[in-house]
Amino acid sequence: MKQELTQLISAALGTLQGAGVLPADVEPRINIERTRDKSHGDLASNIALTLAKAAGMPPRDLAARICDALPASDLVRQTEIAGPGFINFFLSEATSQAVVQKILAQGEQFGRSNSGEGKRLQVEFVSANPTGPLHVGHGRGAAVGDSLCRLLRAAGWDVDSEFYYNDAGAQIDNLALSVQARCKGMTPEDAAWPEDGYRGDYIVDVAKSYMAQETVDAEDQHVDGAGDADDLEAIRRFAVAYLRREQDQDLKAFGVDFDLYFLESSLYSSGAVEATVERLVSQGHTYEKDGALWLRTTDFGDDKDRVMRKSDGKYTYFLPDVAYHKNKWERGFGRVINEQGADHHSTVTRVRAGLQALGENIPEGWPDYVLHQMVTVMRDGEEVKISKRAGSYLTLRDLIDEVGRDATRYFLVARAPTSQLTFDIDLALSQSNDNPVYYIQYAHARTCSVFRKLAEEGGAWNREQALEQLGALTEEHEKAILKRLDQYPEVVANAARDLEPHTIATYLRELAGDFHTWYNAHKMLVDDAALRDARLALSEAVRQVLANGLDLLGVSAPEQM
RNA sequence: GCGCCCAUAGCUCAGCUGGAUAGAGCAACGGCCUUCUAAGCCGUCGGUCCCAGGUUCAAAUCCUGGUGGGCGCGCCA
Repeated sequence: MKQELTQLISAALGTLQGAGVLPADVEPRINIERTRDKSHGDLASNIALTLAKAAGMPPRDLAARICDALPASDLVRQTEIAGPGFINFFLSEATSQAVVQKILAQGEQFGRSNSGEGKRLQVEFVSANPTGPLHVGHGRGAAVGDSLCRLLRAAGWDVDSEFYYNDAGAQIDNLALSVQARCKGMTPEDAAWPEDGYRGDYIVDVAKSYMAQETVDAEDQHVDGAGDADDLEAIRRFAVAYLRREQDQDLKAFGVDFDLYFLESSLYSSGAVEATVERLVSQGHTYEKDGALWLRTTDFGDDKDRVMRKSDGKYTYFLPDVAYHKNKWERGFGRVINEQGADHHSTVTRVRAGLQALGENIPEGWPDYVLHQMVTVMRDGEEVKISKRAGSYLTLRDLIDEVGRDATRYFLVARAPTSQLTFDIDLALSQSNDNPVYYIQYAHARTCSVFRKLAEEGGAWNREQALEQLGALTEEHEKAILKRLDQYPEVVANAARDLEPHTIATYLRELAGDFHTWYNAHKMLVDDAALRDARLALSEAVRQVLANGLDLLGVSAPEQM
């Protein structure tokens, strides 16, 4: 629609340039936007405002000249010059109503596009250490990351989702020591308790399971508990598998899965870490100091250099990170999006710097990042501290059990990632029926219930026939819905372009509101067959778009509530 | 001290590449179920868009400088 109007305006401007009203050398950027107020028509352009200076005439006068020069079109019913010089376009009824036909014809495909052109793209998200259960912050990452995947697929990208498992390194050593301490009956109060050990109760569960020689079946790991408190290596393998299994179960309950779980340990066993070190050394960006091996990341915009290999010979997390992203690049992902908590934002510069230091022509801004701000959890009016090493712990699983999967996902994805989020458990619980997700789902269920009612009454509805009757949709509420529906593909495209899934949530809230208003004001199953058919067609179109949008958020669209 | 993010109604937050009287939910108050699900609808109340400059025909939106908050600045991840 915008395209067609752009062409009309472009033609008009051409005419005016030919007539000498506009200088021939201006290259106008035609901007068309949807109006907020229906008295301003359906679409509006500010073109006269932007060109007034070049034309040397007042904006409203120029707007009039443009309107006069617009080619005739049956898309537009009326144009108006308003305010300081906007040109408002009122679309013809048939043009507005055509969206219903389009939605019913395209079904689940409505709103999808091919701007990604089938190119490969990877989204990495959650990537929690297997050192404890997933908490609310991981939940936000999971909700946003999974929605990004769905959104980018809808925009025509060939998306792979990936979870990076840090199953190597110091944190895992710490985990193994903590579990071992529990196996030996120690508590965090004991003097011999490992420094910075994980104190959470779940460590006790792991230890008990290990000592009882239970078997853990995780994604691709099958580990038997050895029951030997002195075998640290066996404890390590068992604990990692155990916690991985827990996380997998939580994510499954959350409706999130991954195409690939990438193990950090595999970078060591495959030799990728060593190869990366050698490459960096040979590129001349490294030096030794204080017994450690450093990478001169300051050459690539970092504010200080980084240690790659510690004086004890072990690598920091930084090096596997570089090796991992090198691996991603080699797998052919021209575009990679890392969804992470903002507390890790310092890795952005570092990883990119490391990749530049490889000298392998990886683009400077690669990979992309979406950083979500912190989630604060409130319970009984007080902040719940989330720390794996402390005792109190609110897991993602707790949240799913308490407020439900759909509500949790919606709540965590409905806000801009850049915005800090307060998750008030009492509110989520006590007012769960006021959660916006139910408002949207209820609208979907209502569209379905109308058709159920129709069937109960022995009525029938023929789609093709109904589409002939769209001219009957003349109520203001119906026009508002038509306009909203028409907006959907653009909302999806913009959300994918800007990596902002929350805008889908906002849109769905508005569409659901339009529908509820209409539903309350007018009966659909009226005696007038033409009107009834038309309203049912509109209702079905709303249902389809709600379902499509909810799917992008990973939230279910129930037919009944 | 340096870097990243944020500041909009009492609370939680939207506000698309700058656009025409700044929006929603919750909270408060008043209405609407013999009619397709009242998890709904309609109405009222409620805002110096943190402050000060600047750019522009036009700034909540862009720029600069402040103020306030979150996060980060490890041979942790």
